[in-house]
Amino acid sequence: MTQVEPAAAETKLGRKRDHTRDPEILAAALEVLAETGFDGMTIDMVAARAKAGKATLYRRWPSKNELVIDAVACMKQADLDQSRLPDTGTLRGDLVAMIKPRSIEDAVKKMQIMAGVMSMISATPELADAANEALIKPRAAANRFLIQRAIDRGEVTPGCDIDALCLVTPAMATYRTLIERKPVDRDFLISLIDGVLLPALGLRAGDSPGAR
Amino acid sequence: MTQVEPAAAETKLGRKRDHTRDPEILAAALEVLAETGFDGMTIDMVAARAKAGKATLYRRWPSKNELVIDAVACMKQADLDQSRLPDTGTLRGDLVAMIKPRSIEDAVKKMQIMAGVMSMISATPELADAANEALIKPRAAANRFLIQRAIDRGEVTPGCDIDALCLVTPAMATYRTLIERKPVDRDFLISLIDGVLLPALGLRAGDSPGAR
DNA sequence: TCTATACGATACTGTGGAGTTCCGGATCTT
DNA sequence: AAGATCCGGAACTCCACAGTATCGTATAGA
Repeated sequence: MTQVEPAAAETKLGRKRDHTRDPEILAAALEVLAETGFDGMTIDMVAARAKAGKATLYRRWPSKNELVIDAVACMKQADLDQSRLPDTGTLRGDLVAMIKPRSIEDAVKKMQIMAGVMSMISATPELADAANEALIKPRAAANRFLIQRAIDRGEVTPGCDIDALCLVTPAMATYRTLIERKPVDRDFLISLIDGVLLPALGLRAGDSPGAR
Repeated sequence: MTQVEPAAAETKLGRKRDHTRDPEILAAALEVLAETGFDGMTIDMVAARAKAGKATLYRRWPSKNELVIDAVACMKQADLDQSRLPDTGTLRGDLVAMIKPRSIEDAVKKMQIMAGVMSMISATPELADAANEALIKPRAAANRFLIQRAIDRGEVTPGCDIDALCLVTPAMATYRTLIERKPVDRDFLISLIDGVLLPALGLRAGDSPGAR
């Protein structure tokens, strides 16, 4: 259970013992998933990508479905740690500070995975939950935290619908990627912040100017 | 082109001539699509549902993909006619008036189809466009129209980000259906209107009270 | 060095479904 | 009435892929 224990050392050829190859296999599965989608993905692809034998996959997971569910669930990781969120003093500053190239890249890959997994989602509630937990909720939780802090410091008046508002960004980004097939870039995110989120919270984009 | 012209009369057994059976087949395809998704859907299912022969489908569409694209595209219909939108005098009144059981039902089916089509969407841009045009844009256009009218009548200050705001409802509803798997019911829509849309436009839910 | 174990590679099987072909019957045309 | 046309039904082919079984090899332990 503890990840520290060196249960299996690497060997000359890079192979490992026990089920230590699981991470590589799951990572390979996620890559293939993002590239080809669930239906286009074959077990052989995953095995080849992970430089593993197909039999090895079936020794560990009973079916393709289980493998995919596991792979998606394992994305949750230490994703967005609240203690590591920006703290600029203003809500807009915090929200904008969260837009980093690295963050956008991650989000794009997440959305590709979400797209690839969509077909299966309608028939597999477990997967829907796994995807939601791993791909969307972390970001929503971060938004919730930032908004709540803005309320606590008096920047935003309480009583707003946090539950709905913290989902605006993830939901709109999902829609933009999956259906509109447009990039979720910095400009788009800024326009969401300034055009939807902040106005809904009674704030304006510019700090002082009531311009326009 | 004109739908009035009785290009082919019904015969004893309910069969028709030419390609007049297309509508039934497309409708059957949409049903199966909503129920089983693109991957679960087989041509035989569609043929059986439409009481048609599989060969008949292939006489008309070269492949399963083309059939699905066509079916989705044909949903656009006279969906939300601007001249038939509610006009209650207030934006909130209009938005709430658009929530009708019939409308929700439609939206649910649309979302099921969207879910069923998702897997294919990532690999087929044409289908993404068709789905967007038929399932999302009509609603966004209605929202845009209502908001613009509110601006014109002075209820809402111009300069708001209409493009983003009119997509909030469809995007959030899509997310809620596809990933959260929760129902898009009246309460949810109202909370979106009062918790996101109207606040973002500088309006409050209550008509007069500046409470809180 | 010898044995046991886990793995990678590969060949194999089984099956579901896309797409094709054929036929018999019903309708329309003249 | 007799061809011509279209359709529904069903049988068929073909293939991709899930899942299995086998074998050679490399590692770990003794």
